[in-house]
Amino acid sequence: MAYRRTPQIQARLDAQRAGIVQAASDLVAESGYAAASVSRVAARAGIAPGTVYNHFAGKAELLAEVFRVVVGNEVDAVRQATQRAGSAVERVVAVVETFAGRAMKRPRLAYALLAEPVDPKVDELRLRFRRAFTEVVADAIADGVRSGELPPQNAGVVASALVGAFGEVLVGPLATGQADPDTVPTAITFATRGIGATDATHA
Amino acid sequence: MAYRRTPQIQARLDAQRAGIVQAASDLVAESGYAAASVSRVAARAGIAPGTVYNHFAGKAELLAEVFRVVVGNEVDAVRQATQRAGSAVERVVAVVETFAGRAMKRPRLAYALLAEPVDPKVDELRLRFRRAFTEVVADAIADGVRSGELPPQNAGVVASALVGAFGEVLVGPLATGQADPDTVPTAITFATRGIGATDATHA
DNA sequence: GTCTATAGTTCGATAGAC
DNA sequence: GTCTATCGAACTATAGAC
Repeated sequence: MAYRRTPQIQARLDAQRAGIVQAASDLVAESGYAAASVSRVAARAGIAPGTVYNHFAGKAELLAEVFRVVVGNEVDAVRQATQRAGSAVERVVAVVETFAGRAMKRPRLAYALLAEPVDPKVDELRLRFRRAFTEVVADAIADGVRSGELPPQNAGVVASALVGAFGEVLVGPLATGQADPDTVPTAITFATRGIGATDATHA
Repeated sequence: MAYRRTPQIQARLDAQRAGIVQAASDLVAESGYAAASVSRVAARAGIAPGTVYNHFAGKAELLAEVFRVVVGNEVDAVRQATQRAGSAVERVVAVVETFAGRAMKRPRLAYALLAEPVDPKVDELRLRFRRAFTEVVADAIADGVRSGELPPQNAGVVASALVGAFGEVLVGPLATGQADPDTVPTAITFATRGIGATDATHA
């Protein structure tokens, strides 16, 4: 063996891999999955196209990794937002505001992650991460029911309804880039009413 | 010209094409898109695999056509259900019950159409047909607001929220085949409350 | 990482329609 | 007699197993 993978080499490879994912994320954030060709990703990462395949079995694997990393951060952000909030209603509102607020800051990226037709592997991840979001919301609903703040209801079903609603509400504005200014307030009112909160008005 | 496409031939070709779509639909309804290989579709339609390519440019085109035909029927069914109903609330309830009821009768098919990871071309159609469902619901909401039955709200945004909610609520049960018996009632209560109907109780 | 199996697609030959 | 639709085996690529 003339070559051993020393810690230094390993660190460089890890950094290279992270650079590839970052370059691909940036391209997706700018122009969607369609713009994230292997050659463009490689060019932005400062490497040769073939080097991408040292880290990923193919383009689909790379895009799946981008999805995992970016959406994983979104799930964390939403989870943390619910932990800062108090009542169940506040927690659900925090989910919408956090989710929508972050999406609107990088609309092209959000559209790509939420809806852009890409690859069955990414579809698979969409399903999985939707379940992760749903669990966060379901916890809030279940707590609210336990405390008596919300009427009795099937927390899992209602949580999936809310997650589906939030996602679908954002797809339109994100696709066109034209966000009706009362999209988020409407979603909040809808969600608040839907879970049976006693006061559904918003100044 | 020694050969012209006569009406008889054309009719036979049309029937053959329809037979291919039907065979593919049946396979998807039984075991999902994964079971709809070109050779199996051809076998069920009683033709050779190559003949499929006289009608469709490729497998993706065939699956897209299956989606168009089947989901087109679903949109029609939901639209007709809303036309039979009276008030806005009844129309929204009719959407859930029709949509969910038909889905539960052919759960494997419904899952395939709603969520099964397949091909970007089908993803594209999912987005398009979701907009069609949303328009039906938005009409009901807008009418309800106009008549004073519902509080003022952005009908388009609320309709997309409802469509997203209904779809997401069904994905779980359809994927597992285990439908929690109060899934649909929960969805109805959620939807009724969400649109601000005054009476959200259900016996 | 290699190998095998399977699935999508192509294409020359054949049969049948005009 | 010419043209077209169909067949089905061969090719190619991809994916899963070891």
